[in-house]
Amino acid sequence: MDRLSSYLLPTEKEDPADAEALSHRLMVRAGLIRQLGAGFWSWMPAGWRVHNRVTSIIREEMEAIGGLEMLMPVLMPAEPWIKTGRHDIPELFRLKDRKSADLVLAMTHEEAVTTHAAQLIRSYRDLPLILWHMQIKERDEPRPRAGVLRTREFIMKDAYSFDRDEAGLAESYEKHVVAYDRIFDRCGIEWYRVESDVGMMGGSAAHEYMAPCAAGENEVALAPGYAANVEIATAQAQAVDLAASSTEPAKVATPGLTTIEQVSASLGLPAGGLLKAVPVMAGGTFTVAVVRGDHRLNEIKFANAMGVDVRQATADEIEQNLGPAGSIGPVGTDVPVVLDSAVSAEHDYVVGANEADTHLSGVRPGRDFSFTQADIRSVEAGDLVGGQPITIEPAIEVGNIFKLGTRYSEALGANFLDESGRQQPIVMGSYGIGPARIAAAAVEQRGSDRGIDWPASLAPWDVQVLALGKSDSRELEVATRIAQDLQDAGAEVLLDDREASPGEKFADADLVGCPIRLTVGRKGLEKETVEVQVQGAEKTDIALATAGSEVAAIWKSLS
RNA sequence: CGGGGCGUGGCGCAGCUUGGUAGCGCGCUCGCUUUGGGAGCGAGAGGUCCUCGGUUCGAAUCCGAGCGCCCCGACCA
Repeated sequence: MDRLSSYLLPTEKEDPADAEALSHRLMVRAGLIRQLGAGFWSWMPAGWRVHNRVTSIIREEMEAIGGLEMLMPVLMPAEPWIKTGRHDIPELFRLKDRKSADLVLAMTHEEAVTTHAAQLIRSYRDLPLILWHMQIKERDEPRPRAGVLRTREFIMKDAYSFDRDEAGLAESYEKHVVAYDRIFDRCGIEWYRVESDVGMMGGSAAHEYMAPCAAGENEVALAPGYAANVEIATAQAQAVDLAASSTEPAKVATPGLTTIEQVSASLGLPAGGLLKAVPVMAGGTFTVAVVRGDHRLNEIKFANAMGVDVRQATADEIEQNLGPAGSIGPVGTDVPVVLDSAVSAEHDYVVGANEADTHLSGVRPGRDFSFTQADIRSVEAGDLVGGQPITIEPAIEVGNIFKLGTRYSEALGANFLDESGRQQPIVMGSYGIGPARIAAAAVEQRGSDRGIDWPASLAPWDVQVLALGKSDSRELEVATRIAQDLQDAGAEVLLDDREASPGEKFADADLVGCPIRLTVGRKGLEKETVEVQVQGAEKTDIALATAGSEVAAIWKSLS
């Protein structure tokens, strides 16, 4: 049992001055976390209890799928990072020791675990294997934000699977799907498993676990039976009324009109009747990506579809290859054009003429310019998947699972001998979870201005017992006895035994947000009752004599 | 990296325009009263006004440089 009179729970009446996100404000106000610098956060005692509850759930489920817990260092030699080509990632903290040896602070542990695998795994008989640990990660983030949502140092559960082939990897991957589904369910947060980008470095499949909430940094596209990160989501575009057919393009004067909105308003056309030409450098080649005027280019989908790295072209590169920005287009140029799949080759569009203050109308893809077609746009809310409109929601990434393949095992020489004595690279997967983000997501999803409303499985304590009245009063004596009964029944209990006014105790209890609150006050004691408030339910009075066992029963029914 | 904002007791803020004794609320300490929704009265403690440099008789205030923090965007293996 924890007694508030001798605990450190630094609650605040007011929001921290610079906090915006709900979870940031509430976790500070409830005395759970404190900041040490940009992206550096300490967990105060009550907050650490929450973190520990999350990690306990993760540990149980990782053990349930046969994962072996270990611990690898944060500070490590740079060499394996050089070998895997990740030593130059801007987010990686690099440093030297007193002998000038190159070291790094690990931002994840593929390099470390694969180095061990290379030493220790010899035979197919050693496989499959799942190794994991709960360890600090260091990342030099360009912009830490929103309390513990994006920090430069954080604890991550990262697991790595080792298999002899793709079929084995598929099994290990599926085990993690099962474990992760259970972890996020048990943590009591709302979540989606979404398809996600595998990145330029390969890998055959990846999913992210996303917790929807206002402070989310990612966007997920959702429809019945469909969930994907907007980075890779694909859907059927909404129809648009298109211009009547023409025989050839015609110049249209558009003085001073450079945006899609201006041009479409001026011509009385829907934005979808225009084509937007986005100049990019694709694998070093100047290329024009063309999407409908009401759509946006998705650089990740473009890169995945074309199999090259992509970035926006600079003003100089545009000027050099096409003409003035603001009215660029695909007609009459020999620059390669990638046309989005939502653009019809059967209809006419308005495009920039590569000439100042001029557009072309009646332009038909194929007839008037040649192109490669691919799905390169970001989906929009209302687009269809399986005939159902999608919605787009912000979400926090709380976990991810990734089929790595042999990228790391090949780079670091992690091989095994198969039955025929042939050396093969180990097929790997990696699987991460951010416990701090789970806690923050729970606060985002269930918090209010008044305080946090923890899921029963994550609350810092199961029951908070408020002893109103003075410290030598019968209230405290009774409250202490009930708190002891509850603890004996297995509950984790916080007893507010401070010399403080009732209002202050209620306000702090609201902030901390335990699933059960028990109030022992004079009003109740006169009737030989105490007041119980279960999260989301009305207050009720229960008999003093049986309070301990009754509340214990309620507590058990919650978990 | 681009844009915007902010740095004054533990927390939230005013003061800066127009230079002249550093203030308010909360919190904290002590005493008395009070105890079912952040109590009342009284007495106190606590500040290199982010740092450095400049202007000035005199700088929280004006000027310059730097540092730190927040928000938006870009980025995020």
